[in-house]
Amino acid sequence: MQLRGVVVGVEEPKTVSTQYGESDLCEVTLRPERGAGEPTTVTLWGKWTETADYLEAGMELAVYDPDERQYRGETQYSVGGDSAIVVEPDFLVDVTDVRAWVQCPRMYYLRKLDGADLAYPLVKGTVVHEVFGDLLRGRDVETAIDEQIEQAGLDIGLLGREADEVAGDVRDHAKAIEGWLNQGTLTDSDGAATAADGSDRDFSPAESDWRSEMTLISERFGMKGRADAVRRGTPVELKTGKNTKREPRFQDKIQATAYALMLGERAANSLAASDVMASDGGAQSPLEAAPDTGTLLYTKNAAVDRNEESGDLSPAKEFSIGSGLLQYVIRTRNEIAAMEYDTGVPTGYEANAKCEYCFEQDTCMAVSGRLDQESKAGQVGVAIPEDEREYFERFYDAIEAERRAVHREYAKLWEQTPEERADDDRALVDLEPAGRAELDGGRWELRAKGTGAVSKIREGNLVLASDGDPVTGDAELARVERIGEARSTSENANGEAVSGEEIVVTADEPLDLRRLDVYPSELTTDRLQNALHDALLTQAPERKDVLFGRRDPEFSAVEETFIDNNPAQDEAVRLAVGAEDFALVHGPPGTGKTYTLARMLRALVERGDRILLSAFTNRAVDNAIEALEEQGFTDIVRVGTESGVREDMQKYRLEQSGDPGECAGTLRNAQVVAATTATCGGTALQSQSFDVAVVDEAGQLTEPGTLAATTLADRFVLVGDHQQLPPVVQSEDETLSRSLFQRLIEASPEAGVMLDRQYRMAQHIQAFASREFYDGQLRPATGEVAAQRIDDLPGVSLDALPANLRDRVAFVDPDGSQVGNTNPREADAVAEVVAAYRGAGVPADDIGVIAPFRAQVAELDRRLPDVAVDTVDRFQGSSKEVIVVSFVATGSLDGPIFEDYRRINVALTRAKKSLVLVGDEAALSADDVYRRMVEWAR
DNA sequence: ACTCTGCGTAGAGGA
Repeated sequence: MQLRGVVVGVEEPKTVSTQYGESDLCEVTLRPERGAGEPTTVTLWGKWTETADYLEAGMELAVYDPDERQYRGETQYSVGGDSAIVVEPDFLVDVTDVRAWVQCPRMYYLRKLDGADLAYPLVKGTVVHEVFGDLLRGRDVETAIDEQIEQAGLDIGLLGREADEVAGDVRDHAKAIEGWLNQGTLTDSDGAATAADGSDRDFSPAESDWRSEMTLISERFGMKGRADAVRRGTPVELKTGKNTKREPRFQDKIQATAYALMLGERAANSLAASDVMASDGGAQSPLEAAPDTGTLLYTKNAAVDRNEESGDLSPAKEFSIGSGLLQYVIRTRNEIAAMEYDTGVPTGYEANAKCEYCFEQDTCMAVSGRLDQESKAGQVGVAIPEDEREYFERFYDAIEAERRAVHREYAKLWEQTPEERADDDRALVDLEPAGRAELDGGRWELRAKGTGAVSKIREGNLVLASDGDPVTGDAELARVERIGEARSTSENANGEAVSGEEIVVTADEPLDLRRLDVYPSELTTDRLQNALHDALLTQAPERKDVLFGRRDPEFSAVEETFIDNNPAQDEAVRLAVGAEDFALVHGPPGTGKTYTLARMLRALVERGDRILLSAFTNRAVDNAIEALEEQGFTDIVRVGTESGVREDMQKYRLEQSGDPGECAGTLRNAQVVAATTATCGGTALQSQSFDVAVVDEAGQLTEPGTLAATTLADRFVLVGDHQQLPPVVQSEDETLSRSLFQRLIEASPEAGVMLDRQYRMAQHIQAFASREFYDGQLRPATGEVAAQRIDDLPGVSLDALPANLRDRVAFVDPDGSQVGNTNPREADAVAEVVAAYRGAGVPADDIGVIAPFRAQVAELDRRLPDVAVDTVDRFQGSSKEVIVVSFVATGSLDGPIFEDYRRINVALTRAKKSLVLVGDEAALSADDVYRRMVEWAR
């Protein structure tokens, strides 16, 4: 039984006498979510009354298993015993955040601001955890240690440590783990075979039901996290610190209890799903189904000197998990969710933390000093200016709003009804398992046959792979290796030929692949908070002056000529080279922006500068490297994941595993380091500093995203075009959707230069964009560029084209009709246009098809398997000789996708020689800009 | 109402 609704009122808690003695109660009024109308009263008893301290009208509340009672014809609910309430259940709290909060609420806040530090205990702890996982998988301890240290090579090297030294440290911990595991095996009653033959053989995980690194996501409690290990349904947490007390640390117990709570939910769900339990009639609540013990394994205990330490030195400490502890975890989780509801800032007074013993005391005081926040530890230092504080708060709130949007994505994981699935493009469901294979290194390749449904899941994405139910079933994080047409030779596990869409993923554990879900990650939001913190709280005031308009950016004169035949490009390089603070290069489509960037980078390198080259996407970073390569410069280190970096750029990629000294040395000695802005916010690059940061496609970046790169350098150059697509963000307001590039170019036009000659489009094709978006300033670089025509291509004959497609720009109205986000008839017409160009001798490779919606892209893709078909957004950055645009909309132009005119600019400026617009004239004419576009094209 | 890329996923410890 569960209730869910919005809080409309919270009464003052009071104490009443009951048959059991004095008791606290608090009444909460809820407006039920689904229509039911009449508000419901819920009475909270005992400790649940604490909720009244932070519960507010407007918050969403879920009530599980309340006691029901009829009173004067009205149903009343009360919460106590095994019932529970969850505040803002859509907000998913991390288990480690619950852990931090019970230490001190301020620690929870500080973790969000400044999370990318590199520290030896953390790196060592990570290695020990990985070794623990390997031991559970039955691997040899020495092999595991060597391999995991190699994996952490870069981090270890950046910390200035040697592999041998770390191996020594890790070995002590590993032995403790091994000893404990073996002891467990020998004493287990069901490990009789081991005990009976009396042999002292090593731990074998197959003999007991262990599971390592279990990802848990709880819909019911609004929590997520990953347990180190689960042994017979009970949580086991590994801690590489020391604890000589008899009891585990409180926050460690809380962490393990949070996993226990989510394991209880899973157990209750699977019991409810099984027929056995249903016939018994008595379903168990998650609190009842939760394991009643947890284990903390303090591995450092085994390594301490027994002569110097007193106390309990056994590494493993068991504790019992009762309903009180489980409910405490829920209440703590609720406090966090409630604070996030109105993006408050914790002061530390909420808890009984003793600041003088806190490791974060200095950071805590510094942050509260810089931001003039109230905190229990007090303030130190001088506050940043008020306008910076306002900026900080505005962006902090905007980033947290993005985080909530990520959380809403999780809700899709538990949508199970067919109707919900039907319009859910975040999942691929009803897959048919088609085999599995173990790969080197213990990972698995899983295959399935897809239904061909449209989804946002793409190759290279991180997804949740499951047996059909990502929340309660068997689920593993996986990487999508392939989604596409099966090769005719492929077979499934039974040797049967597989036809249709073939799906291949890799994961740590095998499972029957029946469903893939997008795995929402908060990583970007974490990195943005980090960048915001570093830029505002740790940068020197002088560096921030130009960002906050307290000073104009300065330039020193540069006389040198860098580019002979293009004054604007040459000016851009001189501006960048002479910039004391920053320079802005505005590069409309086809203006040689990337070429200029590469030339600029070389000029800076020649002056001895160390450079960070960055952009939002891997594609943009690799394109920039390609331009450098074309100019003969290859002294580059590319930092990024293997799956993110383009195949031909892998040779520049920094190997993060290997000898620590070598890994760190390669990065430290690199003159040019290239990485996405997200990677710039990570630990590896946080350890580096640069003279200049050069950021490409800066119009696509949020302000904090840009700052992630620029804060690492003394000066910066932003290259981009704010008339093309802005950053993709969930929130509607301008805070994040406006780029720093745009703000600065408007505030300091003198610091920018616009590249005005384009080398891509024929005169007629560029005319509309030039007029609408670039004040008529954009023009063809040469007469040849202006006059190019489709029959310039070898073997192409203009006469072979239908009359209406012979002009450089054409408009076709196929009289189709929009169905959802597709227009099948329009797709047919697009296919006919493409066929006409093919028939006239244009190679398929020279043709691109663009549509605003992904659904229409799929529709077109089916008809045009040989041609590049994609969304406007994904086509940005590339071009084709012939571009056909499908507008889809009929009747009217309603929809957010059509509101941003910059999307038209991108779509129309991809074409070099021929551009064909296919759409409904009536719909397009309803809007002034689109109407002018049709008039121009016709 | 749409568009969608990132990131070793989250958590790793100090006393």
